[in-house]
Amino acid sequence: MSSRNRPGRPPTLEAVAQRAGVGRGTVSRVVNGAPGVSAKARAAVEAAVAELNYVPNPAARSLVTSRTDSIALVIPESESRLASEPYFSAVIRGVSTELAETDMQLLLILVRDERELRRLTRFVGAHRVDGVLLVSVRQDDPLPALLEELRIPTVLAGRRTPVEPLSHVHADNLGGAAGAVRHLLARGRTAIATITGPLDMDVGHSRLQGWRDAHVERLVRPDESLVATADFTEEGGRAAMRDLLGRRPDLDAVFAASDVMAAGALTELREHGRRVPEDVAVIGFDDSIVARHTVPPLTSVGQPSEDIGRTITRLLLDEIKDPALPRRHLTLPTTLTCRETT
Amino acid sequence: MSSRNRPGRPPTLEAVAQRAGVGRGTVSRVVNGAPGVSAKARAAVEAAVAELNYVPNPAARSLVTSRTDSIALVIPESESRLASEPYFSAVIRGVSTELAETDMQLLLILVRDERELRRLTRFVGAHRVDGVLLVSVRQDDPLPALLEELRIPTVLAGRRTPVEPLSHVHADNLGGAAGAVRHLLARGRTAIATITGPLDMDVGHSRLQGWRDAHVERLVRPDESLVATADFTEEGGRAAMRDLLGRRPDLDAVFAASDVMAAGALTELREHGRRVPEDVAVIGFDDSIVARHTVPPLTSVGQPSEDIGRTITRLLLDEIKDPALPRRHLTLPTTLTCRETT
DNA sequence: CAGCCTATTGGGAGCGCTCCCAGACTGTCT
DNA sequence: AGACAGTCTGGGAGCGCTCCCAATAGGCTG
Repeated sequence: MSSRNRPGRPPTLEAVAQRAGVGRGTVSRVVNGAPGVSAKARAAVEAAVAELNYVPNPAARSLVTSRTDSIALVIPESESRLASEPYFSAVIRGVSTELAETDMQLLLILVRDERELRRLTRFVGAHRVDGVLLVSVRQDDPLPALLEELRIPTVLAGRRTPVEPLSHVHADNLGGAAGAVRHLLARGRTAIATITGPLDMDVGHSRLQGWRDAHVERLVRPDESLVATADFTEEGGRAAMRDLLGRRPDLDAVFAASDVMAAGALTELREHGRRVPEDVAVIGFDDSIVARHTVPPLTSVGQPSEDIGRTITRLLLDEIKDPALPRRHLTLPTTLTCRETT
Repeated sequence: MSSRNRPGRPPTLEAVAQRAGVGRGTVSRVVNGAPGVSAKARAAVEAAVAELNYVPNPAARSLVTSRTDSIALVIPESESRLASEPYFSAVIRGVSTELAETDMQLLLILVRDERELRRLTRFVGAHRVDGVLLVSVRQDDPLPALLEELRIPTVLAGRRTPVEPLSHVHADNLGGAAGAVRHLLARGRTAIATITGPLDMDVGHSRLQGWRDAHVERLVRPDESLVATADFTEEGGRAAMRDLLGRRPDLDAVFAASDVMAAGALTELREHGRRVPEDVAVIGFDDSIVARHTVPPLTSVGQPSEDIGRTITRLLLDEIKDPALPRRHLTLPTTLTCRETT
């Protein structure tokens, strides 16, 4: 009578125990794969679970374990980017793939303004996730510090500065950029301009540094009049190109820190009557779908975005399992894909 | 002594009650904005909440209310698409925007294979979400039926067939396609081919139907030799174009059911020496970033993807609030953006 | 001033689970 | 045979919250 099959409500641990003729403890042990259960008891429980179609109530479990079995992927981005950046989609795919191996769930949180930031703070403060993945952080982003303070495991995709203390995974932006510029240099280009991303982001900064390094290797002093800063948008890339063309009409190559900006640059070059690649060679960064569709198709530095997603997830799961783990920093290689703009 | 400030653990309702000198019930009422609390008590509680930095434990709440305050966005897609389709990103943005108004959270679930489907089933069976948003369903998708059986509020973005019983929101695919074809007809094109999406998806089917309807309006019998089916990928679009060109070398226009396929078609046309738009006019669908970057820039039918995301969210929240609500079906308008391929 | 109603309040019960400990039951060793 | 170590087992306690009801405090009426 006490634990009758309650109509309309899912079966509980208790019900399974009763059905299997064992105690709650035993059922719990079986369900959680804990050791110390006889084969007979295990079989009985498994049968009862199957018959009743029992699924543990996560809220009840969470209440006592204070785990949530979910992590958050936080994307702090101004409106525009998630739309255009295949990078985020790829990272999401990677995270999801890795998570599919576990029984953790993924919460997606877009933080676009002050209000959404407060919402996130509350959310994390309420311990609704076991860990946080932070994608695309800026130098002055308040989030990492906040998360550290809340002592919640956090892994970044990308880093704030070259000396990022938090665990993070990032593409070899510096090496990738340097490789692109070397490639241009090797093809005899001499006035190689660069369109950078925002310099308050490490990606922006590092890719510019790669451009510099490749020059320095050749004992050429990088000429800052060949540098224009933009914001990873197409329009920004276009404006930067216009700017560069005005300043340095003699330029014969451009390395853009993203495909989208490169696409903008391409448009501008065309309007100025410069032929690509004859007059000006162009290289982008990301090797995204955009690169394949420009005319001519864009040579681009690819980063292993999906792999970044997978890797940050793995690091985070490790840190959740053992918060005392030392922070880890991984750099993933980039690859240059030559198409027709060089 | 009984409820001392427990070091390292977040404050509980009980602690707040003690601090404010009221009972648990009162604190609960204040925190949940329930009526029937005196101004004085409310103020005392609010002060205590602020002092202790109290945040309710969602697991405990969920255990008793059996609500989770979160919804799932399920994207059943084969590997390739999430990468290339800005559509999904836009929908996600819309959902997120709408959710930001509430204190609901968004779970993102990618279902790419049988295993992930089982995982989702378990997950929904465990009542880990209050509702499900289902994007891009195929006719034979087992998910909608499953969700209906589990009696969990569900809203679809897109529909399975024109007589979809579940609540859903979709773009006016038929009207948009018909509009595109009319536009082509109006410009004097006479042999208008179409590259369709998979015909087991309503989007594929409806856009083809629009192509047919526009012909029928003009009392022209749609000629099926002008129809080629592809799979929304670039390569597929390209192959379909090749096919069409072989079958109907006289074609003078192509309506493709997605920008990505149109991009593939464009490449193929170029390789066959057809000039666009002089020899062959081309229209795509989605009006995505790809459309702006093809050469020449692609005329395309835009769908309000972000708005779709917002709308499905609103419908779902309503249905969660009142599951007895009748199912609703909304069609959102498309817009034709003319660029240089027509 | 008694009597009755309403607005507010406190706190018991219970949501479904894990944790843990005491007890039962084996088998082995002396 | 008795003691002991190990293996399994059941179930009490408690996680932090909401729900609800009985109790209290005012306020109003006659």
